[in-house]
Amino acid sequence: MRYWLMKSEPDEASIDDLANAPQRTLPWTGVRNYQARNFMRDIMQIGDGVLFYHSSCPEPGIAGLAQVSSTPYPDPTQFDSKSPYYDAKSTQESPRWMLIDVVFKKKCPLIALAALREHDELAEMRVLARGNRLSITPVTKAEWDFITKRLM
DNA sequence: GCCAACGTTGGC
DNA sequence: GCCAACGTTGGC
Repeated sequence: MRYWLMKSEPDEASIDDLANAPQRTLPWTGVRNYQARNFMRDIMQIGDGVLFYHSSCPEPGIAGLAQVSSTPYPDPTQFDSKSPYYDAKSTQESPRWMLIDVVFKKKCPLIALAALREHDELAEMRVLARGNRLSITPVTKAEWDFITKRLM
């Protein structure tokens, strides 16, 4: 059982979109970074905890909790020539991009990025590291416990 | 809109 | 394999 922080632009998929999706589940489409893909393909498992983070928006921060709810499978958007995530170099036989599904757990009052930075307990969080751009980052159990028990 | 940071591309 | 150029991310 591991813990993760996953960034989503709320314009594309917000915590409310996840809560209102069929089965409260969405496929995590559009990741086009190998390190993030490898997390989904190789390490993430059903039941892993997810901090759902809103990025590139007026109020960036943690907006709720979710869980990994599928094993890895090919991201369908890579085969869709009309999708912004289309990848002409990927094939059905050997898909380049894999994803997992995420299921809604709960929404919380936004824990702003600035608020996260105020806590020494979270100083080592990957998402807070200078220059971090990775859209999926591992979260330690201590960080998870602090955020879910003390900040929610 | 700016810009720092980082990943990817492609010429050599 | 190096590395400069370029594109993207994402907070501010």
